[in-house]
Amino acid sequence: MAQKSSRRKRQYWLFKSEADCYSIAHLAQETSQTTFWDGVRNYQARNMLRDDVQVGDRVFFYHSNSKPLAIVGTCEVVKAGYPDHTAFDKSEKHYDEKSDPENPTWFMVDIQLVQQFPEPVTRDTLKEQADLANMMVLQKGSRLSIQPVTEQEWKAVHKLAGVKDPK
DNA sequence: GCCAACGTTGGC
DNA sequence: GCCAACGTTGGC
Repeated sequence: MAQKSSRRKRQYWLFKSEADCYSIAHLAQETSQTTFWDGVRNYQARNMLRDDVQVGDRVFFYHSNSKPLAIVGTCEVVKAGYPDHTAFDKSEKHYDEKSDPENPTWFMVDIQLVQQFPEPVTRDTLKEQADLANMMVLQKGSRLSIQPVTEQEWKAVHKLAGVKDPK
């Protein structure tokens, strides 16, 4: 029986972003190709950012509400949940007057670009895959901006993207 | 631009 | 604690 608690297995996520607002191209231009994922104002998503998303986890970057709807690449989580300071800044779009810096309501993580897919894996393509029928982002009315992804889904999407060895 | 789905708010 | 009204998300 191993004494040392085994390291938590890497988990997979999908983060949505409106491409007009912040696309993977924006991320690619950041210093160190790293950004903080701010502005999430939904409790379910907040809970995942605060409690579940860990350093080393992998993330699908999904473009929502823009064309083409697609998974456009992947990222690595480089900093786990910490308070989203934009909630305290009146000049910010996602300012929340009810959020208290002493007891923050909203959280964010930092992610770093791993790779942009050569071609986006479009929503239409995803929908054609029988083995992805249960993928959360494809469900009707799926509004969560932070979603868990299974390892099978992670691999299947890489295959569709023409990436042989997911990083 | 439309509208269904969903989360939040607030009156009771 | 219920639930109608409202605002937002996001695919189509």
